[in-house]
Amino acid sequence: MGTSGASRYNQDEVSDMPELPEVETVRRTLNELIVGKTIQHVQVRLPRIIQKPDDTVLFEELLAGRTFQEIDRRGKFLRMVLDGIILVSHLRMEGRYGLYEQAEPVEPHTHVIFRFTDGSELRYRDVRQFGTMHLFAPGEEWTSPPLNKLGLEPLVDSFTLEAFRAVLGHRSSKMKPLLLNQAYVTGLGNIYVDEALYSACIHPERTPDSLTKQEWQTLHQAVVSTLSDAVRQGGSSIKSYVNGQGEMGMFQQQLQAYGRGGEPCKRCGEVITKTVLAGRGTHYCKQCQRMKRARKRVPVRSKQV
DNA sequence: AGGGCACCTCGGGCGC
DNA sequence: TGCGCCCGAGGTGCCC
Repeated sequence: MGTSGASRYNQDEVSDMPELPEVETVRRTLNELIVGKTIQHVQVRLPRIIQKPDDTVLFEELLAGRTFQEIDRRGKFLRMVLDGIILVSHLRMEGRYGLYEQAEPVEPHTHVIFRFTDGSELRYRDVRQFGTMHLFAPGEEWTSPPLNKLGLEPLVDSFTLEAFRAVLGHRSSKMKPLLLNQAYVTGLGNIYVDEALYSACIHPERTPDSLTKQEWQTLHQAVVSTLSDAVRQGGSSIKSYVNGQGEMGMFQQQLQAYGRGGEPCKRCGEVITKTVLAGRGTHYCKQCQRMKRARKRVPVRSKQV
């Protein structure tokens, strides 16, 4: 990977493969870049990005004249607080924000432009067009989709081992799809689920009833430490992730499992397995992350491997 | 309930 | 060697 993949990027451009750490990095950057700026005019160039209100002209009108006060985050969603209105934004796969001068040429895949009264512009670009924006009256955002469906926020004090087990422990799915489900724990995506399971030495196809108390504790800690380490490093950079200061996210250099299929496990040297699980590329070490059946009672004969 | 697909585009890899 | 096609990448919503 290294620098070879980062073909071309704006110095003030934010995001790539956004999971919680990347969104958190974007949040911090936007807090520095746009808080205090007043919107003069909004231009929606791709209506499908705007999920609420239905009328994109109304979206533009509702934001004109407002000032960004604070950028917050819930899971992978940015919650942008303006005076009298809330903008909820999800970057999905490749959404990114960048601050530009009005005179700068509009780059391809620019779908929403927020022009400020000081002549600068916040531009939303999204090659895949998967990202979403919702507008809410203050307070309404918490009781409406998409924020009202989100589960535990993993990097806050209330994300305890007990809360983690309470929300997942009784379920029958495999651990990977459970951890990807934003209704239970929010913020983990494909990269950090693989990393957390690797860190905790838990096979992605294990089910909750097979985890020991010790494994729950290890996994809980792995989720927290994997995400917080990545936040500390400014997120991962699979392609060209750049934060507002123009620095590459550095966490990708620390990925132990994701994207390492066929390469040796850094713990034991076994070749990292790459499979598809729940429709997602899944990376694990079959030596460190053994499949175990549910704890019932182990038949005497099954000494097995 | 859980799996599979649609959404969307680009780039890489492979075949001719 | 070059061009063109196909598929994989993944967060989420929806359908079966």
